[in-house]
Order: sequence, then structure tokens, then C-alpha cells
Amino acid sequence: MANTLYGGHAAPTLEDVARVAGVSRATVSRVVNGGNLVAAQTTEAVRQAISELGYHPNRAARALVTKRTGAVAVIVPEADERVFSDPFFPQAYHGALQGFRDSDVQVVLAMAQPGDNASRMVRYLESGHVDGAIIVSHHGPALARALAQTTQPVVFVGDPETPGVCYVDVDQTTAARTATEHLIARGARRIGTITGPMDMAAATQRLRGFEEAMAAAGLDASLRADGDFSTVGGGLAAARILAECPDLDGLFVANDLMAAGAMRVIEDAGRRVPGDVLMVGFDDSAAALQTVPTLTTMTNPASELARLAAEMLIELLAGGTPQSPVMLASRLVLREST
Amino acid sequence: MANTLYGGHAAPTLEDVARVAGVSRATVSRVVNGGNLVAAQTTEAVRQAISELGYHPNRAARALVTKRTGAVAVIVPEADERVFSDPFFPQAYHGALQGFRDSDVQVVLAMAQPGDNASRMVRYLESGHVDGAIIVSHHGPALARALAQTTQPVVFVGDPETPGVCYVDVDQTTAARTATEHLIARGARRIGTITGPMDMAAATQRLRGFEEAMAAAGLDASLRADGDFSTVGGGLAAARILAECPDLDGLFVANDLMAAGAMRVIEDAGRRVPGDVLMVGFDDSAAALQTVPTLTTMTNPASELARLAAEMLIELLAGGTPQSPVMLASRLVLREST
DNA sequence: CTGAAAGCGCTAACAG
DNA sequence: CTGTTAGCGCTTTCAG
Repeated sequence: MANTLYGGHAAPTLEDVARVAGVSRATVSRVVNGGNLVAAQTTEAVRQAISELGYHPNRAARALVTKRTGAVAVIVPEADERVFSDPFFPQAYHGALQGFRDSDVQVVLAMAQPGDNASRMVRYLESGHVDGAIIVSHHGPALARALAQTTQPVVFVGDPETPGVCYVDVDQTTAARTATEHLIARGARRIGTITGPMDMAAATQRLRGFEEAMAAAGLDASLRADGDFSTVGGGLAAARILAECPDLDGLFVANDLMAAGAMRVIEDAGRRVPGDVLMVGFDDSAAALQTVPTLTTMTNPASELARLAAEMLIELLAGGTPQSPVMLASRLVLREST
Repeated sequence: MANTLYGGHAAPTLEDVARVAGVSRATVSRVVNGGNLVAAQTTEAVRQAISELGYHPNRAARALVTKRTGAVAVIVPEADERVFSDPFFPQAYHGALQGFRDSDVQVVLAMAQPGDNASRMVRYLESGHVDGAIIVSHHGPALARALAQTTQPVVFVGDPETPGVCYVDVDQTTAARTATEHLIARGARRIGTITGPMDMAAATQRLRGFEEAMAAAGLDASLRADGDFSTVGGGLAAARILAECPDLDGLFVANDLMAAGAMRVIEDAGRRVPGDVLMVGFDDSAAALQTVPTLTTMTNPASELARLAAEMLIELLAGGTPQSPVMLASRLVLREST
């Protein structure tokens, strides 16, 4: 007799609602799950009972019978230090949360542990902990390939470079071109670029955009150093560029963190930003506001991207076939460095 | 006949394991749940069957009968921009993840939505989505009070200023004293402090440490401006301090973000760090490495704190009474600013 | 020490 | 349109 009417405050069940509404459990279940084949009057009575009792479906019971966990993962296959230092990831998580806001699914955030590999992620996905996942990564195609084998629905934020895998991304090439064109328009001519790791699509695509813009202006696009998306790496790359071209007057850096490091090295070398060297970064992260001078940069709408990814995953989960890829535009944000 | 032996690769159930091991479902269940009242021989046979089948208990089924969700929340009741800009939070999340690593509970991260209030958090906790929570916040006691009413086990990272609520924290006062003593030892005499919002325990305690150290050295501790833990707020506070005491020669700032803003304002005012003004921040965040000069700071071991909080929560969940509070020490990290 | 049996709260045929 | 009836996979008395 563990009944709500008599007992403490055990959560009300379908049974309770049914009794109060004077219908059967099945009927209540129908209205709870978007009941369309229920009489309007009945629906009304049930809704009434539900709000009266403060009924909320029991996830576990539902999961048991539907064989769905009601949870999805946001997987960030990145080493700790990057997840910590790059605001892109928390923003993306937040966007995903928004995307699932009214889907009543739990969103769990999974960060890679040091030493994790693709097979561990695949195992996680297959293990039945979650119904699907959003992978937020700028990494190369290896992981995406592995994950694509999975039977689980998966959506990438960032180009997975793997056919048939759903993803959302910003148009990196166009964005990089915009950034470079801005440098040119401001008068720079001896322009270099610091790229990300060349095994990441975001890095190669941004480089391509740079090259396109330079070519279109009839400028030499060969001044380049590869970085690793970290502040320190950006500084090292800048030093190499400076060594090669001491009278550099423009620099497109593939992310803000590297730009911050580069700016420091450039100023230490006695050249002023923006007086001597114009600089544009990428991501519009907090780092772009903390440099002196503040950094002109391209937006990278992490939150929006993840929200869209969430919507795609929802459609996938429902058995649909979302349009993919979905591409978002990046905007130039003018600051002191140009 | 939905039987694993014939069908596809549906996950094996207790039933399957029982059949293979030649025992009953109940027995298998016992060994899975730390079976101590099972014959060693039987246990062995069951384990064998389990690994042979690759059996993994079904969370939903278990949750349904135990009335436990097998999930806990890490709640960060902060506005978006802080969660995004302060590495303390992702680090804390990571620590919590580690703490639950081998407890097979899902850890979900809940960030506050704009406009969320305490009652929404309480409702979330009561709603049965999770079995308990770790609250990571530097905020005042209002939320903690509300959450303490909850029947759910809860552990705070940071002093909740509410009796009877479990928490872990660093010894803020001692840390601030250490920082201030360092400034004094380096020769500073006209020392000011920029505090956090005075409704946060971390802010008031750090101020107290500052005052203690100043008093012990016979120095005047009245030079102070209140900030908001943001970069911009730090700059504004620094401007006020500079206006009041133009020949300032030392500054203890209650977090690195504010210190970054303050450093900028100080240098813009024509005073050099560390030449004219020595500075110490707090948190040992990435921001402390991005300033020019780099910032001496106090560590704030977010990950470690959260890991300990997780352990406390596990004990709470098991019906135990963990020792509380657990206090961790903060370390001085020497950099260029002193 | 082990098995039988009941039931957690829900959904999904299947009949009406 | 609505009710009846089975379970989903697991834990947990209660008897052996």
C-alpha cells in the first residue's frame, strides 16, 4: 500500500494520476507522450490531475521499457589543459544544453582523460550509457572515422572530414579570407600567418582562406609558421616568422591564444602592434580582450554551433535525417590590434 | 523468447549470466553487488560467466528498483560569462569526474541559466534527476541555505557559511596572509588590496588575511577597493586605488582576472610592475601567465577540491557522515610581478 | 548459502 | 478513443 494518498511524499506515479483522473494508466501515458489519439476532454482531465499531483515521469522506468537512456553525451576529446584554457568548450557545452533544454534528456559532459584513445570513446558510446553524442573537437579525422563506425547517432561540431557523418561548422576558409582581407585593406603587405596543427581541419582550412586572400591581392602567401593553438606555441611561431621576415607588417593567427603569445614576442622584438604590425586572431575568446593592445579577431560561435548540433542529434534520435553539414558564418570583430 | 542465445547482440541480462553459470538470477545479483554471502566457488563461476558474456548491469533497471538514479550533478550557479572565463569551474568539474571515476555514477554538469534562482536549483535537486550534488560556488550563503533544506545529499566546494552543510575549501585567510606577507617581504609598504564581491566568503576571508598580515607588520590596511572578480572590475578598482594612493608600491588582488585588469590600468598610469608596484593575484589561473609581466599568484586547487568533494558525496550517499570541512592549503607561485 | 517470487513505473501491443 | 495485459532487467524479502 505504498500509496501517495496515505504515505509520505513518494513521487506520484502514472497509477496515481490515472486514479485521480478516473482513467487508465495507458491513457495517462498517452497524453504524457504527446497524446494525439486521446479525446480532448480526457486529455484535459489528465493534465489537470498531473499538475495537481505534480507528476513527473520516472526516467528509469521509462528507460527500462524504451531501451533508451534519455541521456546524451557532449564529448570533448581534448587534453585537460586545452579544455581548461579554451573557452570554446564550455561555450559549446552551454549551447548543447540549450539545444536539449526542452527535450528532457540529460546532457553529460565527457572530457578525455589523459591517455584515452578513440577506442575508449567508441566503447563508451556503445556501452549504453547514452543514446547519442555531440563531439566537440578540432581534431583530425581519425577519431571521427572510429566514431562513424558506431551504431550510435553522433553529430560533430567541426568538420570531421569523414563522409556521411553529420556536422556543423563555421566556414573557416571564408572567415580566414575575411580576416586576411582586413589586414590587406588596412595597408599591410608583408603578411604572415601562424597556423594551428596541420592535422586539424580548422587549421588547414584557415590557412587556405589566408592563401586565397593573399593570392587575390597578388601578395606572397609563403610566410608561415605552424603552431599548436597554445599561447606558448604562438610565441615560438612568431619568433620563427620574425626571423624570416623582420619587417613583417601584418599577421593572421589561427586562434587568439597563439595570437596573445605572438603579440608578446613581437613587442619584445621591438615592433609595435598595431603601429608596425597589424594582427588578427581567431575565436573571439576572452584572451582577445586581455592582450595589450586588444586583439581584432573572428567570431567562432561555439554556443550556436553546439545548439544546432543538438537539434541535429535530436532529429537523428527521432529517426530522421538532418541536413548536413550546417555552416555558420564568422564575423570580424574590430579591436585595437588593427 | 527474446533470448541472447538466439537473437542479435542485445545486451546480456542477469538471466543470461545465471543460465550460463548454472545459478539463479538472485545469486548473480548478489555477486555483482559485492556478494559476500555467496560461496567462493559459486562466485567464481558467476564471474566467469559475466566476463564471458560481457555482462554489464542495466542502469535503468537497477535505478527503477533501488530508487536511485545513479547520477549526481555538479552545479555551478554562476552566470555564463563567469563559467566561461574562469578556469576554476572546468577544473573543478574535472576533479569531480575523477572522484567518481570508479563509482559508475553519471556526473552531469549543471550551469545556471540567466535568471535562475535558488528555488530552481532546489527544484532540480528534488526532482529526482540526481541522487546528490556538488555545488561549486564562491557565492554567498543564500543559495547554500536553500539547498541545505533539501533532503538530497549535497557537498559544497567553497565555504557555504551555513552550519551543518558539508564542504571543502582552501584556507583563504591563510593564503591571503601568505600573499600579503610576500609583498611585505619583497619590500612593499604602501600596499592596497582589490577584493571580490563582499557577499562572497572567499572575498571576505581573503580580505581578512590581507588585514592580518598588514596588522602583523604594523602597516595600514585601509587601502582597498572592492571588485567583482572580473577583469574589467579589477581595472576600475585599480583606478580608484591609484587615485587614493598614487605612490602605491604593492597590491594584493583577490583573483587573477582582476589582477590582469588592474595591471593594465597601473601600467597605463605610468607605473611599472614590478619596478614600481609589486602585485600578487589569486587562483593560479591561465590569466596569470598571459599578463605582462606574468603574475605571482596563490594556487586554488579546484580539481583537488572537487575530487575531495566527490569523495565526501560518495560517503554521504552511502549513508555515512564525512568529516567536514576539509581544508586544503594554497601555495605561492612566484612570477615576474614580484 | 541459494532459489522463488514479487514488483519498481512505465510503454506498447492488442482488444474492445 | 480507451482499457487490459504483458513484460523491460533488476533487487529484495522470504523460504528453504
